Amino acid sequence: MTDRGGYQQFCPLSMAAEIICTRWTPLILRELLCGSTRFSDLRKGVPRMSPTLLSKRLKELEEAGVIETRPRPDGNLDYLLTEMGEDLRPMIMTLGNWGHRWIESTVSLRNLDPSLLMWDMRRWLNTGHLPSRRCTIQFLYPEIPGGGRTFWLVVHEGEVDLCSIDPGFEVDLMVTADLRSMTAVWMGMTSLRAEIAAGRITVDGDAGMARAMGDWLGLSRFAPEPRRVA
Amino acid sequence: MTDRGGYQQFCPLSMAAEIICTRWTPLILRELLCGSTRFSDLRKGVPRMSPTLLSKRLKELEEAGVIETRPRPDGNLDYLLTEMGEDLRPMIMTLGNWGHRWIESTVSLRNLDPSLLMWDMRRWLNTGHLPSRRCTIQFLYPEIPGGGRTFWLVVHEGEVDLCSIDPGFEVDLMVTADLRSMTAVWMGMTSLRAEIAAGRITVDGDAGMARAMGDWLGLSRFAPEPRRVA
DNA sequence: CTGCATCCTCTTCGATACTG
DNA sequence: CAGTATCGAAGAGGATGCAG
Repeated sequence: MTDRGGYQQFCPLSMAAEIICTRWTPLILRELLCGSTRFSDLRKGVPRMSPTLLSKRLKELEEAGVIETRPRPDGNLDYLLTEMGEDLRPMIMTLGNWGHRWIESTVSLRNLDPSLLMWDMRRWLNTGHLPSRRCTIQFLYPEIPGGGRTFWLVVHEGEVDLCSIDPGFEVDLMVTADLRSMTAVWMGMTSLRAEIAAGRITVDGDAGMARAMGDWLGLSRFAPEPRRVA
Repeated sequence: MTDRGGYQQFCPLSMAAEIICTRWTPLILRELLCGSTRFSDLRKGVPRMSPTLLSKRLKELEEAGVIETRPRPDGNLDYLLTEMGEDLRPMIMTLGNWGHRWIESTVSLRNLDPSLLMWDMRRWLNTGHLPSRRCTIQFLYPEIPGGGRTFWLVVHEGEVDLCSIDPGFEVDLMVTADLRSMTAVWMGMTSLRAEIAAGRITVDGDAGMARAMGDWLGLSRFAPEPRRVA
């Protein structure tokens, strides 16, 4: 940050923007604030970012004091927010809530991505509203061609695993969904009930789990924000 | 934004970051939120940005619905925040306040710029604490070599003009300051009183105006935020 | 598998000059 | 004063390779 790259303004907004408002950085912060600490988990949240650039950004954030690294027992690194980094949560939420208020759903829903949706779903699943035994929920997006249309969420002792290849367990609940509808539900743009009624999402299997889907399916953290546009 | 440039995530944070977190954009928004509406005024707030890029960014913000343009009587354009754009104020303030809390003053104060400081000062001068007649305050930063070390703030009927060449009026008050000290005062990192006591800022001329300097000198909008670092 | 480094191509940015 | 055109330099993405 000698000359290029820096705005050369003493204003704190300028200094903050130099750290935070570079390409991909807000999304990396979102992942960290959502609890990801491993390089590979961070990558799942920003799948279109090259690992080289992710590595570079993490170093920059560490240099700025936003994160710190700690060796894990397995020999790899954990990337952890410092107090300075954790203090970015209100800013990230404010920006995301603004987006949710003002970005048209027709625009947001151009960027459908089942892996990303499932990864976020895994993160916020309310395991307390599922049976205490191990249970397996299969999601199928029939419109998606080839492999990659099927996902399994395996819940066991409060832990949730996302699989994109069949884990082999008996499936307790099978959700078949239009990807756009499932994403819209997740974003709070429509209701699960409405999409099921319209036949765009169907649920088969354990009746109790099916009935409680509105409870165990946590929505996006931005879904509660009231929208200002269609 | 077909493929490159976009994050391709439906998450509202991602959509918002595509619009807001591009190079220079937060600073342009700061200027707009502070009330600048003309191209030339916006440039004064981001003097190191090329006019080409400023023009491009303004078009992008208009396309996104954050600003709109309106023809002025003089034939040029006014750039005005829409409701969507005005709604970014909390986010920009949150980010700036974060910067003020966490960025070390030694880092911020590497980016001294007297023009920028004076431009911001002009913006927030409390004219109500100055005599109602026209008055002229001269600022001198002796350390700065060559021209560009002297500025005049001319206050007349509630309007403030910033001049970098002598407007020719009689000077009512003369402020001689170390640029770093004046900037630190402006940012709320130290007090005017302390810097005057230390001899790093001196004030000569109209005794009433000198005494009231703490009142008419509005500080940065971020100055009130309590700092977490030195 | 994790966490990069390297090489290459394409896009974006900055500096300067220029036009209505 | 309010922007636009041009061009070289830096940055970002993709593919590949590699050490632990």
